[in-house]
Amino acid sequence: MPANVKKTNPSMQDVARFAGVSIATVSNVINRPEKVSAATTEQVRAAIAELGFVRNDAARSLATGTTSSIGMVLADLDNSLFVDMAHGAQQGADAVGLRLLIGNAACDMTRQDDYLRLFDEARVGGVLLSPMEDSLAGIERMRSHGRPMVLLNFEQSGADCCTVLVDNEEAGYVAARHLVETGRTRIGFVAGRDYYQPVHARRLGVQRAVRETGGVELEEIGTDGLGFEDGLAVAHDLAGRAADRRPDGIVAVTDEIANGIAEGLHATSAVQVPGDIAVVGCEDNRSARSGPVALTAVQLEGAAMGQAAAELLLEEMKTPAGEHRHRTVMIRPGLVVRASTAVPAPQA
Amino acid sequence: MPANVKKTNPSMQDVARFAGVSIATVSNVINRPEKVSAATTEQVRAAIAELGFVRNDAARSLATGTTSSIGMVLADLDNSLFVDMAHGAQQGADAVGLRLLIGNAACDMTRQDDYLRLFDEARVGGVLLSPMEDSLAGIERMRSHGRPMVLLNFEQSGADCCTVLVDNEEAGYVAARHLVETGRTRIGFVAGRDYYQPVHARRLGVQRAVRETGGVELEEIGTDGLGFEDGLAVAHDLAGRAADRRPDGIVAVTDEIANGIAEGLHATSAVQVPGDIAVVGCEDNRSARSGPVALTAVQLEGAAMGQAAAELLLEEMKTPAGEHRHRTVMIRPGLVVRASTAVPAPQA
DNA sequence: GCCACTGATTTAAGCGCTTAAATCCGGGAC
DNA sequence: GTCCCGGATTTAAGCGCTTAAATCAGTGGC
Repeated sequence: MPANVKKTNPSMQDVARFAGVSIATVSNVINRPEKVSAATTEQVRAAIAELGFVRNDAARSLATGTTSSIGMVLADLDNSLFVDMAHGAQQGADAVGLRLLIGNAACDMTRQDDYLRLFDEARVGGVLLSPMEDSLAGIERMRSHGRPMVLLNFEQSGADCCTVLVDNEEAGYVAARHLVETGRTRIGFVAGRDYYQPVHARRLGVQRAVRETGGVELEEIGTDGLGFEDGLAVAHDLAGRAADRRPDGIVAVTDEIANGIAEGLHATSAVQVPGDIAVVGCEDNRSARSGPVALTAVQLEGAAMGQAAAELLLEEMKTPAGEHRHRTVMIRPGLVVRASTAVPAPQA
Repeated sequence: MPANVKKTNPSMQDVARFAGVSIATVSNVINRPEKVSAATTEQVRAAIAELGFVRNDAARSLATGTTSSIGMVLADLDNSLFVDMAHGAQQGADAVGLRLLIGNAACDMTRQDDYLRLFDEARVGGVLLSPMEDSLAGIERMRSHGRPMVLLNFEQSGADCCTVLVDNEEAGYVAARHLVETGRTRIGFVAGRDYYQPVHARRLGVQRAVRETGGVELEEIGTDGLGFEDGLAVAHDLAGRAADRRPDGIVAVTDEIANGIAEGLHATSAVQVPGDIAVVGCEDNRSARSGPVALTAVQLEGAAMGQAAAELLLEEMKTPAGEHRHRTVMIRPGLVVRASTAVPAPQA
């Protein structure tokens, strides 16, 4: 219908005029229909449809001082963990009729900051942030403006916010425990440097699992980084050892490392996964490079984190300022068992 | 500094009072600093910092009738193609200083509609939409409100919008061509039903490639659906045939099917991939189930699509209403060669 | 000393919506 | 016939910002 295209966005005023009522009545039809007689409602509805009226949200939120949306700034949408968080948050928001707006920082600190500022200026009801390293400045800015905010997956020291974390100590524990329970007795923990927070926690968890169990040894195998290449290097080392001098089960601190190890061992074909060595990863990241063997991994439960975060945020949003007590929620990781830790078949 | 938390969001009025100037001067300091003397600017800046003032975007956009953001509604963030599109769009938006807000429909039509409505009410500058089947109603609503909009990856018949599509005919052609060039002579095209738009186009492309080449046969192998299971079924069929009665190269219309075929053949181990049969997928979807062999696949170039879409949108946004001519941009797919189409080694 | 002129600042009129308070109007109740 | 009442509708006062137009100094020219 290109013939009767509306030139300009009609306002409530236009609708009111068209329907022969006052602007307040139009507003009432939209917001409190029970206050308006049936006949009038009908007329106004017709006018709205006829004119193609769309309520101007800027004016609305200016007048009411509220918004119906919350913002979420994600560190990296390429990483499926964050996509899962978005899902969870969306679910949480949906439940109370809030709309979730997503900004993807794409690992760019400037962009993270831009989005925070945008949401701040847009006066969203609150913000969910999966911060990148050292986001304190941006966080404090939001806080000082009194905007509710929840941090996801990162413990920003000094930040005065509710936080949702995955229990990384538990993640390490679960991974190691799984190996022990499937009969492995020489556990290897492959870990990058400790100064990346979660690595440290996972190490602790693995140690605890080993300590709790009799007759199991633990070897810690260091790497330079946390990537696929580092896993390959470890595989190379392992393949060169005598059979009785290498672990029979490995907890890799990331999926990338785990895949690197599996790939490296697969290539030499001297050592079988899971026959000779079982491998567990620690992130269950869909986007992790897919290896030659389906990887058993600890699930970081992104959706659960997102949902918990949304709930914390809503809680803070509806608590009168000043009365809110920040909380930290720990999400317990799960375990997804796949081929890389299958119990060796008898005849193998 | 919990001691001097600001109770309420300070307004420009507050800043003006604090700095001892008029509200217009504050506005000028923010928007046209060149109009204000250095000394005044300094005072106002100080007041802004001291009070923690944040410009209220609702008021601003109400007063100016403009926004600095565009919206993007994605069918499914779990699918990496859409994530790529988001990246591309973001890049396009960044280039002109617009902010990109993302809504994830998560395959839910209602949610897609909610987001469209939200963006409409928020008066965003324009909307990018990767529509789900039959989104005509929502699209028309936006269009009739005069909101610029670009469709991605789906040709909605009857929609009066710019559109960015991947050239699916070309995708089929590229895939088949690759097989032929690596020496395969009996091509199989594994395809679900034709009524899913891209399937049809890809079929045409494969046919063209075969037609263009002498000495190559084409066999079309139908499936019920487009998933992993369907691929498994095809593998089963193939494995049961005599060696000279089966294709030596397969174009699967989706990655899922391709992975199913590879997995199924791998399991029987009677037929080798790529030794006996090379397999090409058609989406290069990172989230596709990872198979036993790294899959050669046609790249749908999500990022390029996103960027092209953003550019079309910006073009429409700055063209005076009525003068805009809609365009459709076809993105040419690329090819990512991996193990599943490696040329058989001589000794194998 | 008066004036036109320039640059800095202020005034004031909205932008489109919400909402408390005021107004209207048609029935009973008396 | 007069009052009062309650539901329906309208009036009017903002919400916080932008911006064109008006005001207000100083300056230098004469």
